[in-house]
Amino acid sequence: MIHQSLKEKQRQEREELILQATQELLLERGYYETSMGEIAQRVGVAKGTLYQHFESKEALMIALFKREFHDLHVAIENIASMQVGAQEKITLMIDTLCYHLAEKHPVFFIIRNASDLEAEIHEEIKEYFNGMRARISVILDGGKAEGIFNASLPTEVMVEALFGIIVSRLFKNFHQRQQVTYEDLVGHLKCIYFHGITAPTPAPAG
Amino acid sequence: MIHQSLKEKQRQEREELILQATQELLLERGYYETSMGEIAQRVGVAKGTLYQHFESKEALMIALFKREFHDLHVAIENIASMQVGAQEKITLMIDTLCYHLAEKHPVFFIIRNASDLEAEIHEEIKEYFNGMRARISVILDGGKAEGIFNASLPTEVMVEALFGIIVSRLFKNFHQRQQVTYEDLVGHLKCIYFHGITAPTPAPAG
Amino acid sequence: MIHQSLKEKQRQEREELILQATQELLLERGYYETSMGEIAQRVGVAKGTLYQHFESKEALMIALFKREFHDLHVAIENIASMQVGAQEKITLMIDTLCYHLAEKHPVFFIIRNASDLEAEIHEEIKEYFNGMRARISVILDGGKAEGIFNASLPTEVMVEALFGIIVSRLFKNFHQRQQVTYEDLVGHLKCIYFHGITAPTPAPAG
Amino acid sequence: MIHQSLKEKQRQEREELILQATQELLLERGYYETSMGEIAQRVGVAKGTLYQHFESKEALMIALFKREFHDLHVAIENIASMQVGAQEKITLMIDTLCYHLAEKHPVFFIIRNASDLEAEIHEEIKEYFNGMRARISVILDGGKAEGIFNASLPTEVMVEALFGIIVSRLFKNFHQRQQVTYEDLVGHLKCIYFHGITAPTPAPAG
DNA sequence: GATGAATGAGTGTTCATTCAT
DNA sequence: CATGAATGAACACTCATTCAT
Repeated sequence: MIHQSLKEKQRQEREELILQATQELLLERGYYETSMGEIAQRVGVAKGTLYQHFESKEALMIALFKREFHDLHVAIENIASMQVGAQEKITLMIDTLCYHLAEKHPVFFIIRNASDLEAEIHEEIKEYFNGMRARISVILDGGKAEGIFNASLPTEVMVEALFGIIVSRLFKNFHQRQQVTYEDLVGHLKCIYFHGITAPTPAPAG
Repeated sequence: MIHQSLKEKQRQEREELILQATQELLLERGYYETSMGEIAQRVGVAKGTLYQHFESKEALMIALFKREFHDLHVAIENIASMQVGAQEKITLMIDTLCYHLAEKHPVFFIIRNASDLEAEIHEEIKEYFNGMRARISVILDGGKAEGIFNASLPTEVMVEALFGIIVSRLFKNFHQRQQVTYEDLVGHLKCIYFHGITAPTPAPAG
Repeated sequence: MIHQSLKEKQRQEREELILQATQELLLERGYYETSMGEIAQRVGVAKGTLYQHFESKEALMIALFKREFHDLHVAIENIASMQVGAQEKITLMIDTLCYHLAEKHPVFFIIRNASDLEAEIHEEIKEYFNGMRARISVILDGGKAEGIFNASLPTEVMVEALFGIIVSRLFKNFHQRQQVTYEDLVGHLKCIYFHGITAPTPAPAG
Repeated sequence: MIHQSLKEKQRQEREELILQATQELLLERGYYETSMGEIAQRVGVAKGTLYQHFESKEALMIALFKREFHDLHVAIENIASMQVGAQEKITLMIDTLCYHLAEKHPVFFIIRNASDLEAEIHEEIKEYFNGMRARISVILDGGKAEGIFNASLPTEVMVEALFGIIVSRLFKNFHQRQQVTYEDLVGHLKCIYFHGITAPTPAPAG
C-alpha cells in the first residue's frame, strides 16, 4: 500500500511538474509556439512521458486549465449561493475573479486567446466559461430585481462588460510594470463597473 | 514614366488583393491555421509572388493590420483634435472604435489574440495601440480637468477599461447570434462606461 | 508552352523516380518497414517533395499500384472481350497474369500482402482485384456453358484457385533461385490448373 | 520441488494466456497494428511480464507460430510415414492442411503475410515451411513413382500449387461470408488439385 | 517579375523496450 | 518476479521560405 502510494505520489509530482512547465512556456511563448518537445525538455523528461500523463497536447492544455480554474469554479459557486445582496455578490465576484485570474492563474489569458476562435478544439474550456457566465447572470438579474442594477441594460451585456473590464485590465497589469497597486486597481475596476467613469455627483446638500 | 506608373498601379492592385484574401482567411481560420499557400491560392497567384510584396508571413500580417487601422488612426486623430468636450469626445471615440473594430475590421481581434503575448513578433502592432492609448489618455485627462470624469481613477485604468468593455463585448457580438442590435449594444456600452451598472438614481423630486 | 512542358516533364520524371524507389524499397523491406524518409533519401529529394507528388504514404502506394497494374487491367479487358473459347481465354489469362505479376510487376505481391487484412486502407486496391475476379468469373462461366469446364465446381472457387496457383508459385519464383525456366513454369501452372496433378490417362488403344 | 513445479505450471499457464491473446489480436488487427501494450492488457498482466516470457515482439510471434504449428507438424509427419498410396496421402494432407490452416490456425495467414518478405526476421518460420515442403515433395515423388502423378511436372511446382490453392482459397473463406460449406470447399480444392478445372470426360461407352 | 516545385526543420504522436521499485 | 512509468528513436506529415526557370 505504501509502495503503491509512493509511486502514485511520484506520478502526481511529475504531473505537477509537467503542468508547471507547460504554464511557464505558455506564458512565455503562447500555445502554438510551445511544442511538446520543449515542455518535455523543460521538465527534464522524455517526450513520451508527457503522453503517459496527457493523451495529447490539447488534453494537456485542458488539464492545465482545469487545474488552474478549479478553485475559481468553487469560489464562484460559493459566492453564487451566499445569502447577501447582489451588489455584494458582484463585489466579491470581482475580487475573486481578479485574484484568480491575475494573481494566481495568468494562464487563463493565453488559453482564452487560443479558445475564442477555435471552437472545436477547446469546447470543454468554453463550457467552463459559460458556467461562469450563467452564475453571474443570475446574480445580475437578482440585482435588477432588487432595483439596484440598471434594468435597462441586458444582462448578457453586463456580464461581458464585467469580463471585459477585468480581463483586459489585469492582463496588462500582469505583463507590464504598473504604477497602480493591485488593491487600488481592483478598487478602481469595481468603481468603474458600478458607477462608470463619470465624476460622482456631490451629495445634495441637505 | 506612364508605363512605370501602370506597372506600379497593377502592383498595388495585386497587393490589395493579397491583403483582402489574407483578411478573409484570417477571419475564417485564424492566424496559425492560415497558410501562405492558401492565401496565394485565394488571390490566384503563386506563393512566391506573396514574397515579392511582403517579406514574410509576419510582415504581411503587420501590413494588413496597418491598412486596416489606418482609417481608425485618422478618425482617432480627428476626434482628439476636435473642439468639443471630453464627454462628447469619448462618446465619439466609442462610436468610432465600435464601428472600426467590430463592423469594419474584425481582423483586429485575431491579430490581437495572436499579438498579446508575442511581444517581439508584433512590436510594431503594439506601437499602434500605444498611440491610440495616448490619444485617449489625453482626452480623459481633459475630462478630469473639466470635472466631468472621476479624477480619482488613474487615467491608464480608464483607458484599459474602455478597451476592455468594447473589445470583449463586440467580439462576442461578432461571433455569435445576438439579440441586441448593434446600435443598442453601443448605447449600452457607453452607458456602462459612463455610469456603470448601478441603477440610475431618480432625479430628486422638485 | 515549351517552358510549361519542360517543367511538366521534369515533374513526371521525378514522380517516376519516386515510384521506382518506392517499388524497390517495398520489395526490399515491405510496406511497414519502408518509411517516407527512406524513399526520399533513395530518390535523393527532400521528404516534402514526396508530398507534393502524393498526398500521403497510402496515396503513394495506391499510385504505384495503379501504375503497375494499368497494363494488366487493359490486357485483361482485352482478353475478356476476345472472340475465342473459354479455354483459350483462360490460357491467355494465365500468360498475362504471370507476365505482369511476376516478371514485370512484383510489387503486386507486397501490396497484396498488405491489403488483404487492412480493408480500409487499401479499399481502392481491392476494387481492382474484384474487377479482375469478375472478368475471370464470366470467362469461367462461359467455359462451363461450353461444356469444357467442370460445372460442378463453383466459379468462385475456380477463380481463387487460379490466383492461388499463380501468385503463390510465381512469388516463390521471383524470390528464389529457380531451376525451372519461366516458360516451363507457366506451362506447368496451366497444366495443373486445367488437368490437376494426376497422371494423364493414356489414349485408349484403337 | 513440488513448489517449483507449481510455479512452473503457473508460468506455463501465463505463457499460454499470452499466446492466446496474441493470436486473437493478430487476427483482429494484424501484426503491425497489434502492440505489446494491447497484448499485455488483454492478458491482464504488465508489459514487462511479456518480456519475461518472450524476449521481443518478434520472439513472441515466432513462439506463437511454433505453438500453432506443432500439431500440424506432427500430423504431417504422421501422414508422411503412413503405409498408404501417394494419392491417399495427398488427400489426407489437403484435409490436414485445410483443417489446421483454416479452421484451427488462421494466424498462419497473418504471419505468412508478414513473413514472406522479411527474410531475416522470420527465418525460423521459413524453416518450418521448408520442412513441410520437403515432406510433401517426398510424397509427390512417391506418387510419380507409382505412376499416378504427372511425372512431367516438377515436384517443386506441384508443392507450391498445393499451398497456393489451399492458402488462397481458405483465406478468402475465412474472411468472407461464403456460400460454399467447408466440406464442399475442401472437396473442390482436392478436385482441382487432382484433376484441374477441365470437365471430366465421360466414361467411354462400352 | 511571376512561378510553384523543392526544401528541410519542425510538429505531434507512437511503441518496443528497459529498469527502478 | 511483476510492474508500468519512463524512454527516445522513429514516423507521417506540414509549411514558411527559396530559387531555378
